[in-house]
Amino acid sequence: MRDIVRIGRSHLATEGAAALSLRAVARDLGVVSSAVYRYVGSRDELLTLLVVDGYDELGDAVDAALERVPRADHADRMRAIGRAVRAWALAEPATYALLFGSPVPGYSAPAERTTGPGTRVILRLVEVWEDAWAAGEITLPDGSVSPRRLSRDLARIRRELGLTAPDELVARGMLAWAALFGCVSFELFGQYGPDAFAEPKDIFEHHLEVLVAAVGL
Amino acid sequence: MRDIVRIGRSHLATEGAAALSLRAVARDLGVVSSAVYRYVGSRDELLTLLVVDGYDELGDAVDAALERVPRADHADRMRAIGRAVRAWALAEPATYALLFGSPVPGYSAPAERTTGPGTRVILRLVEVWEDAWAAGEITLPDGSVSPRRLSRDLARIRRELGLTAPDELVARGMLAWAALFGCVSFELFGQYGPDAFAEPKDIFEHHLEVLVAAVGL
DNA sequence: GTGGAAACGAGAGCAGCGCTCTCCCAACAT
DNA sequence: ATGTTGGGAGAGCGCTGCTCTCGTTTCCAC
Repeated sequence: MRDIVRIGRSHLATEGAAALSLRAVARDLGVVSSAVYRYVGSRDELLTLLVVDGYDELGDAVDAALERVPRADHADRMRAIGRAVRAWALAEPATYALLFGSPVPGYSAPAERTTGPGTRVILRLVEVWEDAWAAGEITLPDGSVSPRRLSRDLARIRRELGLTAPDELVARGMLAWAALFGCVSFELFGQYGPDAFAEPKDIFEHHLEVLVAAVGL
Repeated sequence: MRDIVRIGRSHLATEGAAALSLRAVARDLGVVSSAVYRYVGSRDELLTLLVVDGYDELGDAVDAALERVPRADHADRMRAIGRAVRAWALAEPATYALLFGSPVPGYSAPAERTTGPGTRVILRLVEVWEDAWAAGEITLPDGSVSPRRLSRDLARIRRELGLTAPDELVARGMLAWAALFGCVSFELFGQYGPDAFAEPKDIFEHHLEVLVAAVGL
């Protein structure tokens, strides 16, 4: 069982998500394909296991990075999260693609099993921003966001997460979040063009600074 | 031949990229599978055709949107591009996923056939920013970007595209570009969480404004 | 100890897939 | 009339996900 996930991960890393074959996993396990079905039920369920596994590993990577940054240095904490996401994505491109790339056709991860581990990164980010806001270190134009419909949605999100940060920060946080993953995806999937940057880390660091500033830090 | 691409597109829309089957296309075409191989050579080649097709359609959508905005209104031109990308992505989610999602395993689009149409959107964006810069409507902190290594890369990009805009604008433009697609991908692939927003267009508009400001417009 | 239940792997099999090969046939050129 | 070419048909190979049956092993209650 553990072995199935382990071998599945190695296949994911070497072959990619859609090429992940239950039969091949069984072969590597030295067992016939039907035996694997005792444990996983279907290829989609194996994918779900790998998705949860991936989210957890990414969450662990982010947590580990945060432990090395003083709690009061909010900007650096945000940078650490960004760098951890990028580093993990570069280390596990296939798993990253499974989590944040286009969904595998015909497969949609069951929300009840993936939303928990899947929200660890954004929750950490929200935590950083909320801390910074409480410490008075965020400078943003005040005034409520428009339209009111959006303001209502943001208020609900604030309430669900127990935040005191204002609408504008929540909204900009979501942008920073999406932008962060956009940058990582562009770099990883080669959208910048081949060899656009000798050292992609440089442009990422630049982008990270702009995003830190965009949330008022 | 044309029919193959047409049916391929409809399968892409209904079944998704990895479920795209040459045999199924042949069936819909009322022909045996081997007959299709006279025209496309392989499934990957069909994917390439669809990729080029998709880039072209997205490029057309962006161009059409730009035609309705006065050339001098640079901020609105940037907004129009963003909205056109989002609208097209929502209209053609499967094709968008094929172009900007995780790569289909074992398949990588041949650069020589996709880089041309694949760069239409970013070229349009660059055009807008360059125009705005030339018109003196961009306000950015001056000073060169660091490290020098990044500055060199950006200088090369500026030269290749014949730009007069400074490093900082080029770098921020790339961020805005990646962020735009990050936002669209997050919305399309449901990363925001289910039903986070009653009207996703609202948050997108907010993000778009932040990005317009981020490039100094 | 023994009998039954549960767990587990093997193997065959079905339908679908990408892709290749051979064959056949019609249209066209010489 | 003959040869060349283009294009579809069909069989076939090995792969896939998945299901079914069957035999074996293990373990637990009595």
